Amino acid sequence: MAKDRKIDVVILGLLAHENLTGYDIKKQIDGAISFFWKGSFGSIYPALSDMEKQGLVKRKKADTTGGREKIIYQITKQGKDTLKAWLNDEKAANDLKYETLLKMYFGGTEDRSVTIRNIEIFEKQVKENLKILKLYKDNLEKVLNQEDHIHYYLTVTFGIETYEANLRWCNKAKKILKEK
Amino acid sequence: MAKDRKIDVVILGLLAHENLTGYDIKKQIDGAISFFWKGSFGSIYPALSDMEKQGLVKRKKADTTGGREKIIYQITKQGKDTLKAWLNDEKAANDLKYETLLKMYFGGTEDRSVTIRNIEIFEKQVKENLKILKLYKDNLEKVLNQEDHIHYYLTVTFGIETYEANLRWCNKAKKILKEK
DNA sequence: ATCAGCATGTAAGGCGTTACATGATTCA
DNA sequence: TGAATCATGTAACGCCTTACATGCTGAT
Repeated sequence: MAKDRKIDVVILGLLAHENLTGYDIKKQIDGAISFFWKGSFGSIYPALSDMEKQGLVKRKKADTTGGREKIIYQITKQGKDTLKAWLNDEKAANDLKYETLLKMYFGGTEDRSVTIRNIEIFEKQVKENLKILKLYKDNLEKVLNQEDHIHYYLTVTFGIETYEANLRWCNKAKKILKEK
Repeated sequence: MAKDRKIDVVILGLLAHENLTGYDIKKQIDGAISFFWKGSFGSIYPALSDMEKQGLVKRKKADTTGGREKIIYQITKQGKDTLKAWLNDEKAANDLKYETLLKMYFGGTEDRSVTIRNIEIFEKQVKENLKILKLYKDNLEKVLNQEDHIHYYLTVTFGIETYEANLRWCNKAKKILKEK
């Protein structure tokens, strides 16, 4: 696995659950995962190639019936070991990059209405995300009997609790800025 | 300003408050800002060079008294306009990249103790960050008379509320994983 | 004397995005 | 017929980090 390329473990994690094509992987990443990790075709396909060379994944079958090639990938024993090692590694980079907070921090040079407007834009984004996450949560609650689903559920509740805290902050911040 | 290089507005934002050297800028970024944005010397110095060519910042004085050169930068009128335009721009990329959540999501293949351990590692990180942010908060509360400080204060409270929500989630998640 | 901190900068290289190229299938 | 979706891949390019190079100052 490439030294710092985390897309590899995302792919491995997904393939540990089921066999997938590169296209499928992209769709999954664009689902619940997108709230805390992103990935584009331009990173997924090259990663799959590399990982195949390294023996972490293999082509299950090139399904060519009826047209465009379709490569279904499967995780190998070595791939499972790599995933296991990563899950057991204490290091975990948790990075927040919030341009809204940057605008908050540097907002003192502008009129307060500008900062309030930026909070409102953020609030709208958060509310939309929250709505989607709550749908995921509702669906997952029905299938908590599977071990995988409990883990998905916990991830989703993390997002919900965080976003709800963000909304509470939005209200407080707007109030402070409108006072005084 | 470079199309997608946000370090430029960070520098501009800091210089709008006071004149600084590249070294000072790095120190400031490593302070309260580091919770939601990062920056290294390898990005700061080249950015300062570019921005000087573009007329966004200028050298106030090359202070060479007593040894090593020391370049103090000052924001220009054009730099202030650029900062203003960015603050008034609706677009704001808010990205979360939490490896801990990735490990949570894909933890279903391992024993639950592994996931619990990962939550505990995360919890420790969050508690440390929270401690630092609370110190910032206490100091800022004494100087809320300045407009800039109100903005710093709001940024810091965002971090505190978010981290506190994270801690509550840690407890719930551990409980769920230890049950059943 | 030596080490930490101050101070600026470059070089190599990795990671990732966007845009492009290609083409089939399905549905309106 | 044309648009959307399925499906794989490459190319260009930008951003950023890490490591390195250099050298002064002040404290122990």
